Amino acid sequence: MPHVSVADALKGTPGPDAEVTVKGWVRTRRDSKGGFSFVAVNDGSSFDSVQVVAAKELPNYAGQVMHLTAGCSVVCTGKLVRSQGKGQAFEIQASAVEVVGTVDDPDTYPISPKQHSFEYLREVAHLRPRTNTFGAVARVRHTLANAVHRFFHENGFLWVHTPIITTSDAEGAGQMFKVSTLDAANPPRTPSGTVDYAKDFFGKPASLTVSGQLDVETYCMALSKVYTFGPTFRAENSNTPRHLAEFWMIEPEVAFADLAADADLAEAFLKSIFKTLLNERPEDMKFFADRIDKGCIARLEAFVDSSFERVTYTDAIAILEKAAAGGKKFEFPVSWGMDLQTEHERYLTEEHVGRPVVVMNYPKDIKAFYMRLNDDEKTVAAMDVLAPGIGEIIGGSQREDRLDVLDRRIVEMDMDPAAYWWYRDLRRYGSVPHAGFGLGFERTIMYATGMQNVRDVIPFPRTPGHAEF
RNA sequence: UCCGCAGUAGCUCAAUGGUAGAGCAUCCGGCUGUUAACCGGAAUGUUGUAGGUUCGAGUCCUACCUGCGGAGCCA
Repeated sequence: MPHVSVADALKGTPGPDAEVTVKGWVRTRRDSKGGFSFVAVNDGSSFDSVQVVAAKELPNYAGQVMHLTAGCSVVCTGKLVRSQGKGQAFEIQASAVEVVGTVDDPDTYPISPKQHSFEYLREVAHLRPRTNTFGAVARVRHTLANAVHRFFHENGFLWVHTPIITTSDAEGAGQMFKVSTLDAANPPRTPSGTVDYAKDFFGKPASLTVSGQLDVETYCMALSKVYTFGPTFRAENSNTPRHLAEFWMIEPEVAFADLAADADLAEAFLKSIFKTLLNERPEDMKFFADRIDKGCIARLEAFVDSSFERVTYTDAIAILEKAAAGGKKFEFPVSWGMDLQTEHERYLTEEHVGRPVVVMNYPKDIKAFYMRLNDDEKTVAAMDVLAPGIGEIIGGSQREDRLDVLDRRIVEMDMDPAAYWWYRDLRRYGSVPHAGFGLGFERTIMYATGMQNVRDVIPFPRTPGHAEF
């Protein structure tokens, strides 16, 4: 019998009255003393489960089918027919229900068919993909990841696998996790008593990457349009619904591009992946709209349809100052030179513009060393994309391509030029203007689904004190 | 890391300082082409941990642990 996915069975793809086999896990069982049971079987291929009608004539009906509980794994074979009941177009009239795996102790099976709190489900993260919400999150996460690759592929970008382990100095992006094979209790020492990293695996201190940007710039300076999409690590003691110690980041980099082109790319990119999501996961998105965040579909549709406003940082400050003068209350006072707080970002995108806005040309003192210094010598060619409902969703910049200016900035920021010798080489050998941006993948999923906690949009969240599973 | 709130049955939650309960899940029975079905019954507890106050503590106090929210850091 051909094995079909639950998704295909529900759509009736194999055709009416086809003999099919579905394989999956029981969600619920409802009995009829008319002599049959309804078994909802889900295999993750779709949000909905398929209804398997199992009659008492089955040899294992009383012995096994009647004892099926949530979580049991089954292989069900039978005829795919139009359903007599409401709620599904097709169902399976079973000729055989093979119980592959039973549930050890149904009394304590952690995933009962009733609603659970997300906090509780994090404690059983190995079983939570069996719930409606986490199945939907997994499918949306996959679809968005796939849409990211498709967008870049179709636009001539190459996916570059930048290293996870790095010996580069931190570029100011945060605390790094150390990677070492030294005996922590008794490390080799130099004569002066410090740990002798020359004897470590890599011969020098190594860490997990906080960003692939510097590495991907090297490939950009040869292959023109490139991107990274992989895990990144921050050893910050952040305990918020928006931070993870291990998260996935998307970082494109384009040669012969300036800040305006970078903003255009960010706009086209976000619209593309959200459009793909709306097109390809309507059932899951309907679930999020029904149960998680009522406005999530309308928000994405508006996002896809609206053009992004562009405004300079200096103009943004003027707008905020005017708003404050007009009676708008901000917790943090507005002045040129400060970094925009969440409340400011939200005012700009939600109240002032009412759609996504790109803020460009920030003061150099609040941005990273590699961002291109503008002619005014006060600002750098940096941009943030702000979106209604979330604030900053993308941060990017045109990179400093002039060696002398880059060196000046490195020294200004009290960093060691020698440590960036290969990054500087890019400016010595055929340097070109180039630009890129970074996007936190989990935050993108949160924005799309309305899920409120970043720990619930990644399969196994890593946060301070937590690396279970 | 700082501030605040919370921790009671497998899950979600009740319980004036005075006998620890309900719904769901589970098990048994009934009923029905059922739809997170419905009806009846049963079983289910070191009230986060350790101290303290009290005749008596789930309830009040202290410390710790854990979770959540906010802030900072940021993606």
